[in-house]
Amino acid sequence: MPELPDVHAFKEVFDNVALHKRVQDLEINNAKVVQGLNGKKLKSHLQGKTFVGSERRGKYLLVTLDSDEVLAFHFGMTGYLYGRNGEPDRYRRVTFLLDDNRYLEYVSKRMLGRLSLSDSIEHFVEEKGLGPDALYCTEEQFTSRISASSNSIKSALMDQSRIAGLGNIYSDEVLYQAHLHPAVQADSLSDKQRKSLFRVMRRVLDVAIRHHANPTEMPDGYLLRHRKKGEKCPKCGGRIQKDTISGRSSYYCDFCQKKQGGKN
DNA sequence: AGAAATGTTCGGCA
DNA sequence: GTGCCGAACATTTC
Repeated sequence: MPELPDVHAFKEVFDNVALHKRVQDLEINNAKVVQGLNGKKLKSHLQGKTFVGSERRGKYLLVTLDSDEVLAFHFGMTGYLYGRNGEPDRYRRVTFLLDDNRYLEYVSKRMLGRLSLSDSIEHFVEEKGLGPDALYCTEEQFTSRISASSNSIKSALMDQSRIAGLGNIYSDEVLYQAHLHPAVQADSLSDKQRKSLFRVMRRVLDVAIRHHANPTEMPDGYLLRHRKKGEKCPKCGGRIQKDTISGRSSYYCDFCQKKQGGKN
């Protein structure tokens, strides 16, 4: 789940439940998700603090405290935020009790997500080596960073130090909508193709955000609704292929996504 | 039972 | 120094 559009949705949960609230108490349900310092220390840093701001950067949600420290949420492959409403989530790892007695749960099923503290957003971004956010970068930033990679376009799109926010699913989606084969070399794209890719990326992210990153609500012409080997391509009726490209499963349509001269 | 899964990090090797 | 690949991480789900 957690790529840029998912994290956008988690930010909305955070803003609704926790922004401008004070942390009354903190329950560490599994200290392994706390990075850099132990659970006790995180607790003492957060107790009594107020969440004064939140912003998304790539796949991270960065929350500013009234102490000016920044709490970074990262969601791994199976994480999300849950404004508790009834039963607690079975896989919650950190639970925030807010001053209005509501609970915000940080959930990470596979334990691959992490919470960490930094002294500023700038330091955090620098430490992680994050590139500009996929939604906020300019066309010039995008094209120059993408064309600087001799790797496949898919791995360039997934490289968080180039552009932050796309993961395996949305990079496949963007390439599908742009009619580009995931294995084409990033530095072999024409100027026209790069510009088109940039526009397609913004449109895909925008549509995903509008549908709360929920695949079942997205248009049928979206690959993520047909992300299965042998499934029918919604655009041409051909079969969806599955290949390993730069270490991850890539789904694409052999017919729509040509290695040479992508249409559009 | 075995494989695959939305992510990041790190060691090793060109 | 750079950049890429595979493995590791931990657990659930198909």
